[in-house]
Amino acid sequence: MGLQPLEKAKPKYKKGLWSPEEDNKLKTHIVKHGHGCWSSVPIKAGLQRNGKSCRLRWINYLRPGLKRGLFSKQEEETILSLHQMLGNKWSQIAQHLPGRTDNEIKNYWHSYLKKKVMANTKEMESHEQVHYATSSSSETMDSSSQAVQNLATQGTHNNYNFTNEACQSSSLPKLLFAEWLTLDHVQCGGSSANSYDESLGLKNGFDSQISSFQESATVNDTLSQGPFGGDYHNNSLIHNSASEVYNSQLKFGTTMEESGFIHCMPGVDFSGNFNMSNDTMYI
DNA sequence: AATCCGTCCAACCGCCTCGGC
DNA sequence: GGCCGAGGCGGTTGGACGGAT
Repeated sequence: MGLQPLEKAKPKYKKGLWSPEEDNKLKTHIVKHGHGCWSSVPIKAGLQRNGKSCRLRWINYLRPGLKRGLFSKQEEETILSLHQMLGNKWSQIAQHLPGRTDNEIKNYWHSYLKKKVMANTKEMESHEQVHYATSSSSETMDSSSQAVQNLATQGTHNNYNFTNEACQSSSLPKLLFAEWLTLDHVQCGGSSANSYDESLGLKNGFDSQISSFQESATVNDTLSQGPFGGDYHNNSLIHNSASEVYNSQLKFGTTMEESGFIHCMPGVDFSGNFNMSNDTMYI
């Protein structure tokens, strides 16, 4: 009975919802040191959680640049179209929706879009039955094909060429700063950035830090004049081709560099670490 | 006012892949 | 080549919440 001598003592991890204190600890730790090895994060941050839990919490909730709140019509259509192409590859779909997490998209699909698609399919089926009853034609496509075609048509209306550019963009390098600074955080003095927080009565520290970050003149100038100042506000991933967005991101990086913004923290790895202090975000 | 029920979403779980040893 | 740990992903669960009865 009891523990075998060689048996590893499994640490008792806390489960369930995260408290604001835990969020703060995790946030502070990652902001200061980056996440590095996730399994060591809870130890260093003084949390009773496992690394996976920390990672998930960061990715799905604490990470800067997350766009919260309702999905736009365009985002919805993007998900529908990509789901037709990729299936339940939520992480890949999420790559095409800046500021959205795979978990969020998955939840949205299961709670709303799936039903919508099924309803559409049923409607198609009933139409089809009527069609069969009134026509002897055997050229009617099956309902699922019809649904696919419908969605494809919707996709075309979005001027989004999924068959080429979306696929190509899946091989794009990971989003850099743009991944953090999605339109909500880029908008200058816009109300949408805080609408979610306000509507939910939330105002977590990080977002307020981000808000302060937005208010930084240098950044504001950079962002409002940069490639994200215009179309990106309206989800340029949909309006523009993926390659354009990719170029925008590169241009954005250049602009940031030109403005001296990046030079705030020379030598810091742009892809992984960042630091925030005194209401200013350094990369 | 109470409780029932459906929905939403944060978080967990298990599996897979990859890299280091 | 096998083992192990870490990271990533998709499926699922459970609790909070709001509307209906």
